[in-house]
Amino acid sequence: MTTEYSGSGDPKRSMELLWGVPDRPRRGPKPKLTVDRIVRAAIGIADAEGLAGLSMRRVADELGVTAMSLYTYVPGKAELVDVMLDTVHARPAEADDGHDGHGGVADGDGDWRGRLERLARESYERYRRHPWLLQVATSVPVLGPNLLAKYDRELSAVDGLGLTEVEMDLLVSLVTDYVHGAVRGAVETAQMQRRTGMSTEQWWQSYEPLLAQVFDPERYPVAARVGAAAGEEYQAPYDPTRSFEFGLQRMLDGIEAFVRNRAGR
Amino acid sequence: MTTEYSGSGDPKRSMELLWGVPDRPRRGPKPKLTVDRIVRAAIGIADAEGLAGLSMRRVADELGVTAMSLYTYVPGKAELVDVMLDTVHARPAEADDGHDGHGGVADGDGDWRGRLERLARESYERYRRHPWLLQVATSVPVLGPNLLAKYDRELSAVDGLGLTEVEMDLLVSLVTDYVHGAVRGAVETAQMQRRTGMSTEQWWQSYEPLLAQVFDPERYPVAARVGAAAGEEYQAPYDPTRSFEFGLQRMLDGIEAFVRNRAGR
DNA sequence: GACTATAGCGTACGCTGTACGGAGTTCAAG
DNA sequence: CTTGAACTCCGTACAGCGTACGCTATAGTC
Repeated sequence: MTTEYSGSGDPKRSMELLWGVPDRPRRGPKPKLTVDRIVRAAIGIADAEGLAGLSMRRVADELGVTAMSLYTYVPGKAELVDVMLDTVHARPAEADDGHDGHGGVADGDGDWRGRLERLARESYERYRRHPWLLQVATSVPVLGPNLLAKYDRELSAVDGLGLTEVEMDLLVSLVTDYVHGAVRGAVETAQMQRRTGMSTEQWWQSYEPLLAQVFDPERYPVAARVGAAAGEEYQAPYDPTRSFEFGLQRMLDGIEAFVRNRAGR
Repeated sequence: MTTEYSGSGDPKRSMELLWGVPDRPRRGPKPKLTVDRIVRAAIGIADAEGLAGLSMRRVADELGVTAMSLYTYVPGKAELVDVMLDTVHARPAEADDGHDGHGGVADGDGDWRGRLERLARESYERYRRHPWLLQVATSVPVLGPNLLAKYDRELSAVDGLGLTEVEMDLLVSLVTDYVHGAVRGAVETAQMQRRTGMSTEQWWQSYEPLLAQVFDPERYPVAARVGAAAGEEYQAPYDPTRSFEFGLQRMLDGIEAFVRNRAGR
């Protein structure tokens, strides 16, 4: 039951953590841990149990130390979340041989629409893998290396189309904003299943009698009609990815109209 | 520092709370409070201090009772948040004389595009007024009267265009998803100002030396270019509403292409 | 007037993040 | 080789959280 705010820590210390201090002091006993191990353990816990399950004691347990030991490496929980945030935005590509694990498709390949699509899907997948990302309220931008790299990739996708820099930034914001909003539906249904152990249909069926007692079809005519139609249509389990893909195409259509219009001038 | 999940409580009890039980038992001492007063106090606190500042003890203080007294009216904090969620989605219109405070414009007026625009702006404004809405993770849909009414209004805006019910639902999801995503930027900058007491430019200026030490323009070529351009362009304080309006128009353009295409068949 | 359902609250438990101070370990300087 | 400083790790403690439990006072019913 916890939302975390990004960027609540000391900016200087956060930047050192995010970018890695070059030299570590040599005095004293050898550190048992590293910031990286702590961050990975924390991400694992958050992936499995959500942000609510993430506590300093829990992370420490995982690593075989006490909670207070973590404070040697990390100023506090807020900064830890900042680093977690940047870490999950690293691309698998950067760790190995240059292939990017996307079937050999490089960022620059294809037209701008294909590039934006690929980035949107990539982002969507990341949210699905790390649902706690939705709970991290970015009260301040986290300027880590991976997040900056992501921003750069996104801007590159719409570069060279004759747009101004401000327009490029606006388009990128549009895509990332949409993905963030759309992924909520997908994560919501997934979490409902995990939390309640029921499928979407089962859940609706258990709610139906409660809703029927209070729901007045005359007060919500259109909702009643659409709800009924949805109940018949979605015989197969509701697929939130379908909603995401539909909206993505509509949004790209809108962007396409804009780009064509600007190029024509 | 707290995220709340919606729908974590007992469904039956939550529904009773949301829709109001018709008869209250008459035995025992007269209740000092009502659910409504508790919810309003809680909303006030969350508006002013964020979800992090919202605690049962804090709400109780506000109302001159102890924390445990609240549990006579509300099963727990999760259900309280559910009711808060539904409550802020009530329209001012329903409380008074039938005018809706939007300059006499009724929901049905105008074309579908105008209707969707109006609903999107309305939603945007609500998020700005109640930023904690962004922190409430809807792990389960809250089926309160006001949220259902909102859904009905949104569906009505795209009704009668020759779309299937499923398509209508997809379009509505697209708009609400976008608004949710887009409003994050706006709330983010507003909260940064409130939390740090700095304007956006001041904040960036204080961060610049830190960033300059680690930022390699060759590694992030496009981001460097756009960042520089943004720094020059946005002499006036960065206006997130501009980003929202830009994206809204692009999205509506995309929807328009879809609607025209479907109508043509 | 007796009975009983209810409102309100005092206390307590387990959880959270983390401030503080001390113990043990390792390196650099004398 | 000894000493002192720097460093890691941890035990304890505190304030705050949601809320379970049980008691008391109140108000309506019989």
